[in-house]
Amino acid sequence: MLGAQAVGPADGTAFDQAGSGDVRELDDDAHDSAHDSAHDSAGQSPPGRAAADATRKGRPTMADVARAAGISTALVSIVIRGVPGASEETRRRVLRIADELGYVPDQRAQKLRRSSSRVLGVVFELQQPFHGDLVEHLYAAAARHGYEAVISAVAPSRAESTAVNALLRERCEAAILLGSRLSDEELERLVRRLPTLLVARRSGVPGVGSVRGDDMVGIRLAVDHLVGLGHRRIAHIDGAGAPGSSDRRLGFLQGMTDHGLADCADVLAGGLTEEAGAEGMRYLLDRQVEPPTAVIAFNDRTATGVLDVLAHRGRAVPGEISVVGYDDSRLAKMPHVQMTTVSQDAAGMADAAVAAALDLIKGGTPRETVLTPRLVERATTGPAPH
Amino acid sequence: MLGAQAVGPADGTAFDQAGSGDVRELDDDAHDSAHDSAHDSAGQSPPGRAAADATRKGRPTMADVARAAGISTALVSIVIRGVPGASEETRRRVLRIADELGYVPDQRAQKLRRSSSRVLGVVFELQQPFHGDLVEHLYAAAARHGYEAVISAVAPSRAESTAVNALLRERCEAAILLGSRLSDEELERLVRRLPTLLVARRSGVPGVGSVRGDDMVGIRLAVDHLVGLGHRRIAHIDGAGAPGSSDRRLGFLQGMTDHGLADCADVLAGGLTEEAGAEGMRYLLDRQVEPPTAVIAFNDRTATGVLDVLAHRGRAVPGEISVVGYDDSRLAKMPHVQMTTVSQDAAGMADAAVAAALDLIKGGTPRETVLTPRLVERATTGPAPH
DNA sequence: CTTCCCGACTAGAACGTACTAGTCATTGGG
DNA sequence: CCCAATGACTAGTACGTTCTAGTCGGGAAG
Repeated sequence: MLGAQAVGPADGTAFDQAGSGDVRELDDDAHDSAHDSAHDSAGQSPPGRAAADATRKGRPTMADVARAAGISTALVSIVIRGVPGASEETRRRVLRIADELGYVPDQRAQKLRRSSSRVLGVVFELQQPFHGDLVEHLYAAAARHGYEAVISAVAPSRAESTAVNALLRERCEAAILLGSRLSDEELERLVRRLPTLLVARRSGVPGVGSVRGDDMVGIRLAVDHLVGLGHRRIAHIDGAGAPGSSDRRLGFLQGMTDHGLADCADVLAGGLTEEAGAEGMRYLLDRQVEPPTAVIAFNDRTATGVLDVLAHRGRAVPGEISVVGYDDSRLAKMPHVQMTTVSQDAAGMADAAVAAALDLIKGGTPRETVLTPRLVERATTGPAPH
Repeated sequence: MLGAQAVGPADGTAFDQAGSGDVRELDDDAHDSAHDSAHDSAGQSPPGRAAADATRKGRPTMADVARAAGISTALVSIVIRGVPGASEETRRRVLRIADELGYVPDQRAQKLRRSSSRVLGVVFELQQPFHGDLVEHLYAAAARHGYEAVISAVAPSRAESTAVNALLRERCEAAILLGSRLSDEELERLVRRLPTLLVARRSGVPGVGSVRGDDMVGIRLAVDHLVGLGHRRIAHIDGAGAPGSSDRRLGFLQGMTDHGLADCADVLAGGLTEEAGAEGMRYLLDRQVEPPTAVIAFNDRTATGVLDVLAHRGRAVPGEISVVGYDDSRLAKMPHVQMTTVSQDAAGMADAAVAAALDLIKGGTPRETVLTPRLVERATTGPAPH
């Protein structure tokens, strides 16, 4: 499905000797064997020392390779990049020498020189499984377009603005923010410096693009599914102030209303964590005269908390209560969980995000791409009881 | 506990105008006030256009600032870096102009120029909560030493060698690998190019440092704890081939033997995922004549799978079965889980890792730092039944 | 024998910053 | 009244690449 990037022409375990890893595919065999023999013959110092030596004062540069090969740096550059302009013989020789010397192209200099850095910045949240899925696909999607993804994490002790600043200094060509919580003013400041793309969040700021699932539709899929199973009393544990939560809340209420179930709809303040879901579910079980027969959680993490509480209370899922998550992240797919959830299609979203970002870089007008989510029926939903 | 980096001298919401954010601390007040006023007065074009303009052909450079201020780039450099050598008046003026122009120092050029890039590379696994914890603390620890952490993720579709290559090209000064699965040969190749530090894994390769918890001791803490609570039949669901798993397996068996319970010890092949734990627990419940009264899982994720199965089967925890995890990651701390676990102290480990990496960079001899883990008693362990 | 082209190669100028070694006033001590 | 010291500033080089505009030889076409 994604191929092409992870296992390169080499054997997949070797580290780059030279080149960007995706350009050359010429002569890795000769190259590798040359390396091994060189390895033995070059060793006049024990491995411990060798390591220290290589690291001591700067790593070998193109000039070192050129000198060793008795040619110009320009020619070395040609060989390393794998572009035409060098004879087959020279090419082989340079590659061998580069390997012997342990030369690795300096990305800082490459990026500085190349007009475009070919780098996309990605800001994500460290502990959100769905973000993990997205990041993984973003790496692949970027690589497919010849771009590199550099990631910068947000965590309780690392503010989003800190993460963004790191990317800004990195001189990436665009920023892709996953589920960003930046204010409109902050986004305005940012987009003035860098093409900016929001993922899984609606953009209120002109100039800022957005790729997101249709949250209203997504929640309605869940509502329709549950109503179709005979459920009437359905609760929604929402995402508090998180991006997308108001859409989902609205979609839920509208969906219920359209089914004539406005009175049976219940919305609880939740959050993005397991604990928020657990708290919400506990409240529903303990404080309500008649608990709902189905719960739609803001996301899979929240739903996991809901499921935990139900399991501990001995409530059968889906026998007594059905549960629907959102995102179709790793959590929902786990074999012992099998959560019914609304899929945001991480791979498709990543593709769309990279495409949109590249369009922004090329000067395209910022657009809002809305993907249609899809319901994934698994084992946590079933017919309403009695 | 970590301070100093997340909430900087600025208001925490603004993006960097200039400076590396951690070197200067001289005149941030003047800087900021100048900044605000500049912000209002500079707007002669609408935000939409401004964005396009700023991005069109390269961002402003030091030379642009220098030209606008009628001074040399060298002086601008002095001001931006906050080093002595410019008058207070010039300093203020340059800072204001830099802000107006939206100047952000180019990290590529900075790193290229500075002999040391002041960057630590970190390779982590996207979907491991404990890695998430470590990364968060590594950011902070690196910042405390004036270093920047750049992270590169490993995922099912992104091999560890790919992640490492990305860092190699980034020219970081050292690589910190979390729970690496690289083979000894691969590590040997790597350490020849870059000081390398393993976290949460024993290093078998000379030249490669390591910071890890004492896994034998950690598991014995768990065993002692459970035996002290009267448990005799204890199972260990291990980490299959994961780093540390053989130590933990050994520690478990040795601990049980020392308590004269060698016959009651049971080791199951597990893994690092919830599913591995669930499968192991299901096996213990279904296939064994007398299931154990306590389970020690390889890590918190594995333990989570165990707990899920127990909850679904209606087995009381810790009433019937006690469960111990490992890592004290986010999963163990969740209020509705309250898992008893062996803490690896992510913060301490991150500190030690950064310190060790910096030592390696300075040419120190690679060492193995072993931290003593600590048992965190929470709600998933209790006295053995009857 | 020219002329032209083509492949293999090179010189040298960027890229944006940091930093060394200055210059040029001004001050202050002798 | 000169010399050294100080503060504010600048020229110019280096960092390791990429890339433009070549040079140089030699074979094919005229």
